[in-house]
Order: sequence, then structure tokens, then C-alpha cells
Amino acid sequence: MVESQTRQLDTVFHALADPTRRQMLQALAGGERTVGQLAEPFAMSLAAASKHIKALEQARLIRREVRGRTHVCRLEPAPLASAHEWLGFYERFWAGRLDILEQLLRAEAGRKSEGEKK
Amino acid sequence: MVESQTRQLDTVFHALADPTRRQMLQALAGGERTVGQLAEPFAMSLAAASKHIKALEQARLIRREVRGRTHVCRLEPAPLASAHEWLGFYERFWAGRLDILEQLLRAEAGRKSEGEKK
DNA sequence: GCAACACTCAACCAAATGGTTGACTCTCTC
DNA sequence: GAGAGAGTCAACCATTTGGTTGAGTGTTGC
Repeated sequence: MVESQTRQLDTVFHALADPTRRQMLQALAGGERTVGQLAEPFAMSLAAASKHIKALEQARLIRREVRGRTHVCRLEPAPLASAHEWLGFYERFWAGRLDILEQLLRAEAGRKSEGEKK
Repeated sequence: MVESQTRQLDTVFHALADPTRRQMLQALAGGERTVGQLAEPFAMSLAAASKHIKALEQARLIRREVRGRTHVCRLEPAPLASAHEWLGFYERFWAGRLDILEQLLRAEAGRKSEGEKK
């Protein structure tokens, strides 16, 4: 299950590594879109766009509902949350420096106000 | 510059899409590591591991300092922060639902405790 | 100064990626 | 029911990726 989580991150980060797919996600942030609508902004064949959409689908970043002859896609945010959480682990490395700075400032402030017991 | 940011996200997400490279980052979260130390846990040649390290370096996720014959790597968190921030845009999509759920629960609780003014 | 060490580099290979085109399957509309 | 529309599928192609091995480059230590 750690294994499967690893694979999930593999496919999610791989899906996010392509600018076309990231743009598609941003389009979907505006609401449901058909395959045709998602493909339209790009200078590539519909088949190529369809492959990108499939990659997003396999990463479970989107879900597809077939309505008649059109396929409507919508954002499925859970894997994005996982990726966000994974990155959050490293937050201390870019925020941590601020924390250390803060500690130093507190210590400095503490030394200045020494003796004045609350 | 939007262009360059896009490319940066490309390389960062691509670097993160590989489990070997993610493990290397986690090792580096524990502090500085040499190329040999980073490569050691993996059942692959040093040359292969070196390529992974170069991928991390090109994504600016790590920095390398040459000390004599050893190359010491350390985490460079800024691009992780960018990726985290990019994902953060979608937070409303997974947090929003929880908000709605929360509202429903509150409404439910409110209905149950109707009349019992605090 | 020479052998071992810590790596990188280059050439090579198989598999995956990202694109194309053409044929095919449904579905809708007239 | 025939044609147009929406989209997938399969075959193909060039490029990239992720690995290998073997040789090469500095550095260190005896």
C-alpha cells in the first residue's frame, strides 16, 4: 500500500510534468469540459489530446462521464491533494529558515526584556 | 517569464515523477549526502544514479558542492515551494468540499440543538 | 608516484512518450 | 436511414528516458 501510494505519486507527477496536461487541468478548474473543448486550444490532433486526457484519467486527476456522443470531464482533486501533502513534508525546508529566524528574533527579544516576569 | 516558469514546473514535476529521485530527496531531507551515499540504497549502477542526481540538479532541486574527489549534495527547496504553491491553487477543490460538508454538519447540528440557546 | 577511490562521460540498448494519420464506433439530426 | 459530429483505437514514427558497460579524470593516501 505504500507501494501503491508510490505508484500513484509516479503517475500524478508524471501527468503534471506536461504543460498541455496542466493547462487542461486549469481549464477544468473552470468547470466541466468536453474532450473537444479541452483539445481545442492546442495545435495538435484530437487523437493526441485524447491521449493526454487519458493520462490525466489514469492518474485519477479527472473523471469522464459519457453523455451521448460527447465525453464530459471534470476535475478529481484528491490526487492533487496527495501530491500537495507530499510536497508539504518539505515545507520546513523553505519555511523552516523563517522559523529559525523567528526563534532567533524571539531569543533576542527575550534577552532584551530579561527580568521582566510576566 | 511565464514560459520559464512553465519549463521549471515541467522539469520539477518530471524529476518528482521518479521514485528513485523522490527517495533521494528524502535522503537529502536528513542532511547533506555524497553522490555515493545517495546511490547506495539502489540496485543500479553508480552511473545510473548519477544521471538521476543530474536530473534533480537540472530541476534545481539540489545543489552540488565538489569537495576534493567527493561531490556533496544538499536540498534546494525553492522549486518544491513553487510546485507546492502551484498545487495550492487547486486546494479549494478538495478543501471546498470539506467546507461544504462542514456547513452541512453545522446546519444539521444547528437543527438538532434548535432552541437551546447558549 | 602509484594504486585505490569517487565520480563523470560516451556509447549503446530497450522501453516509454508524444505526436501523426486513417479507420472505426456511436450518437444525433434531418 | 444517411450523413455529420464526437471521440477512440491501432499502427506507425522520432525522441526521450532509464538503464548498462567501459573508459577517463581528478584526488587521496600510503
